[in-house]
Amino acid sequence: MGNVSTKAEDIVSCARALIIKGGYNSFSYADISSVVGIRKASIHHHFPAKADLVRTVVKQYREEGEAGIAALERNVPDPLDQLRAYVGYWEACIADASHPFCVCALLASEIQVLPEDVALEVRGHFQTLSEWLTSILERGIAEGRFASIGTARENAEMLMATVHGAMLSARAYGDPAIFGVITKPLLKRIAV
Amino acid sequence: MGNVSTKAEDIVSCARALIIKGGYNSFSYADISSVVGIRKASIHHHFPAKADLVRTVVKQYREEGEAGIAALERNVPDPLDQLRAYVGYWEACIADASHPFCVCALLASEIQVLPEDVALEVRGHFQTLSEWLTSILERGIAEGRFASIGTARENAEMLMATVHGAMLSARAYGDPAIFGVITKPLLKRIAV
DNA sequence: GAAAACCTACCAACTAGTAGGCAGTCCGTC
DNA sequence: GACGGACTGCCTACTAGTTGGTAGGTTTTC
Repeated sequence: MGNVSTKAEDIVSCARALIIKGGYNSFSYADISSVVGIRKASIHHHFPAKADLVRTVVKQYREEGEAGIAALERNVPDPLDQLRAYVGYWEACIADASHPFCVCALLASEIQVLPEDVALEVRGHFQTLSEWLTSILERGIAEGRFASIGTARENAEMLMATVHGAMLSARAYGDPAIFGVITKPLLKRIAV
Repeated sequence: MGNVSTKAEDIVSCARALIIKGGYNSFSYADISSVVGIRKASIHHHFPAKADLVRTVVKQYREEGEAGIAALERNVPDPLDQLRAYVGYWEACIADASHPFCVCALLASEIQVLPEDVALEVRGHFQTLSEWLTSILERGIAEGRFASIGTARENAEMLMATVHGAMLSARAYGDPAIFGVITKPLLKRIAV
């Protein structure tokens, strides 16, 4: 069939969910074992060390993210609509609690205690995302659709930081709605 | 003397540093033991369970924060200067790496795997901080010093989220300067 | 002399990780 | 078409080290 997930895929997606819940040090192979229905040692067969597993999770997460960006670039011509799509994606994820935090944002907070190769992937995600947002803002400014206070790069970093901070606030308050409260005015300020 | 720190104080400040480094699950009593120069069991004498220790860390952190807020309310009359002092405080902490992340912001990201009483303290910090920022913005708007796009509360939540996100970006990039890059334009937008 | 602070010596449970075996599958050779 | 090796996925059983936490004794301090 091809749509039946393999154990390795199950392990990765379970690990992703556990990372989103509480970060690198909050879960163990035993946790995955009981959820996926596989022995601990079998997880080691697929991912010899925990760092291997988490690196795989982050790599896959980045690939999916970049595929999402590419799709937006293809299907959504307007830069403001692209930003709305990006923010709206997270708003939906937080609202339905399916995936209520960015894997890399969570791992970034723990970056000082992460295996080095995982940390590099996390940093890479921040760079990729910031570059994409910068390119949107540059285009929006060039087209006269966005306010041009400050450089595109500065605004992109601010936008990304605010979205991450809004995720954090939603989590701290235990209230998904706060994400929208923070991000809606944000987009309004960017558009002319 | 009174200025010689007690072991209990040492334990709390060591735990605080370790939490800032990587969160609740990234450190153990053994880590504190080796840094402070006390046996593991003696830490349990002062703080029977890890949750007690971390709750103490967060409570103390909040008290210090509220003392800082009170001092600003006393000594800094201008609302924009108060915001500058708040943001500037964190900029300095991040630049000299002495204290490069908000304890409660870090714990908030792990809130789903935190003991409940610790989680409540963390949430309390977000509320306190948000209320203070809201009051500053209300005053600034009333005095005609701040732009009044959106409510004070919305802007306060956005400001807090952006500061937290900026901490995260500084950490992810491994570059303290990014905090200033993000927060400087932020304050400029708030002032008329 | 009592209380607080600190110690040694434990514990059970859990951590990531390893060794080695077994069933099924793919694939080339006879 | 049968056979055998190589490989894959998963297993049981184990390891050494770490986790948070406890029991009970000794030292220090007021």
